[in-house]
Amino acid sequence: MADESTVTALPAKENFSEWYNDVLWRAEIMDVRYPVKGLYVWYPHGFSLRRSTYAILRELMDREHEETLFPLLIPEDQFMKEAEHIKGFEEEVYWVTHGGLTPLDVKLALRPTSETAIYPMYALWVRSHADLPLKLYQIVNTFRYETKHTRPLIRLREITSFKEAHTVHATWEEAKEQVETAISLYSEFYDRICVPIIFSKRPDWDKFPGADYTMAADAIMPDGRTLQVGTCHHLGDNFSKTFDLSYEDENGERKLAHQTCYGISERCIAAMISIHGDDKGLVLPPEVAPVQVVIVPIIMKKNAETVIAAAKELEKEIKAAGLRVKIDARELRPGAKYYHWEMRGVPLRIEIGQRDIDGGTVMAVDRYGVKTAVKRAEAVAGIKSLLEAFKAEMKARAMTKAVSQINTASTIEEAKAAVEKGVAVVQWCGYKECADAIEQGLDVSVLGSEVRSEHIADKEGRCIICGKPAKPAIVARTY
RNA sequence: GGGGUAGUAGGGUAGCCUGGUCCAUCCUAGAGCGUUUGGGACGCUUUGACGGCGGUUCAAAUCCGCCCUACCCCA
Repeated sequence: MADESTVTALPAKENFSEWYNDVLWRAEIMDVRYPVKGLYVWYPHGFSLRRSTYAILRELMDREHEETLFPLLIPEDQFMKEAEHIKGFEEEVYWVTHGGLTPLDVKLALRPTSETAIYPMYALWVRSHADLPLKLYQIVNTFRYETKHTRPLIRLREITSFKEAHTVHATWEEAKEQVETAISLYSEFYDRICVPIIFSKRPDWDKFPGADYTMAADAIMPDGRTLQVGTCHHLGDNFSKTFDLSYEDENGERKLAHQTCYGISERCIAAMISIHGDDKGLVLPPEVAPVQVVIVPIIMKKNAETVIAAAKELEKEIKAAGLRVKIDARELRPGAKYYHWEMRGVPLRIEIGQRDIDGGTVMAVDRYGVKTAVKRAEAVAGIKSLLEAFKAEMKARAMTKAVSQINTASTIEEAKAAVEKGVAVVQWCGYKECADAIEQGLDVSVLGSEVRSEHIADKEGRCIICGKPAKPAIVARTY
């Protein structure tokens, strides 16, 4: 389908941009050749990765949310109700203006996000305090007319995998608690896919249009730029005012509800691919890898049947244990198969040949190249524990890398050096003038304050610009 | 937002300046046959492309215009 050249290597990961583009099609994640800018095609292999990754998200959300599905089209009058919100999106909305040849009386927006689709319905659904809290989520596509460079999985005109949750609460405090819950759910999600993230509170001018405040998760990419991979918004009663979303409390009084919304898109997969991948291709956490174990039979002409039979028997056992396993019995040299599956990020390869059959073992090789001989009789248990260990190793490597990319800076010069590697931690007073001064000429953004990271100490100091009392903020070049 | 460069088989390229020798080069991939197989095998046979529309010309991959797309640089 997208058979990678068997001779040419991937561009080295140091050339991150080239590496990223190449690995996406060679590992059969996305095909970028669809003839509309900013829209890309998921290969089945990529889609399978998406599906297992989103299965984790669903599992986490399902603990206390219900899944739902709202329409893609939003009538113009409804979309235009919330002033702040419109201002934030007006430049990037796609409009449906015709039904066939007939102009529509009311234009229809392709959702850039679903607040204005969902909240009018919420207003109908919520009548009393007994209906609260309401916590729903959906996984949908959204559209934004991006004008800057589009990139597969990172900057899209059609986001194909937007998991958005929308909650309604009685009080502002309860909504705040929900934002904290969202943060912990997302932290758990990124921990499961071994991607270190940093949560911080976005500056006021960067919050979601219509929100009281926004907490966002950033991952650090290999080139040191950060990718925003999740957002949690406290909407206060801003939208409930607009959409008349109110409830009757215990005393029979009508009160405005308070809301939150939080989302994650396929950028989570971009981060996972980018942070773990290496010069040979993808490295995937076992839990989400489309193929978790590949069996490569070492076939000689004379013993082909014996070896294939042994491989099939092993496959049956591994499959029965609930793992995604595949035999590669193609007419290729074994080495070619190793490269093939390494490109696709298979965590564990099992080699089985005459030597193994005779010795009652199989050879297991993980994606980092670590070889372990496993007794054939204990193959399944051995494989499971190797996959566990592999996941732990992935997490450890990603964490070590992330820590090396986070550096504290007490002067602008130090900040300049720090953002070359990744995130600079600086003291910032919270005022826009000082943020502007930090950003000026550095091609960086002040991502946020109230930083949540075990690697960033929450100690007060003096603003790096004005010297007033300040707290740590994170600064980086961004995607 | 401004500027630049480029679009040739599935992927990567030569040819373009100086129109004809191009029913288009090479590598890779795909198909077929045979020999191979513990880290990217080899031989033979074979399939497959000038981004789109228009113009100039006896003749266009090549020159001109517009459109679409991609990449790079600057703000």
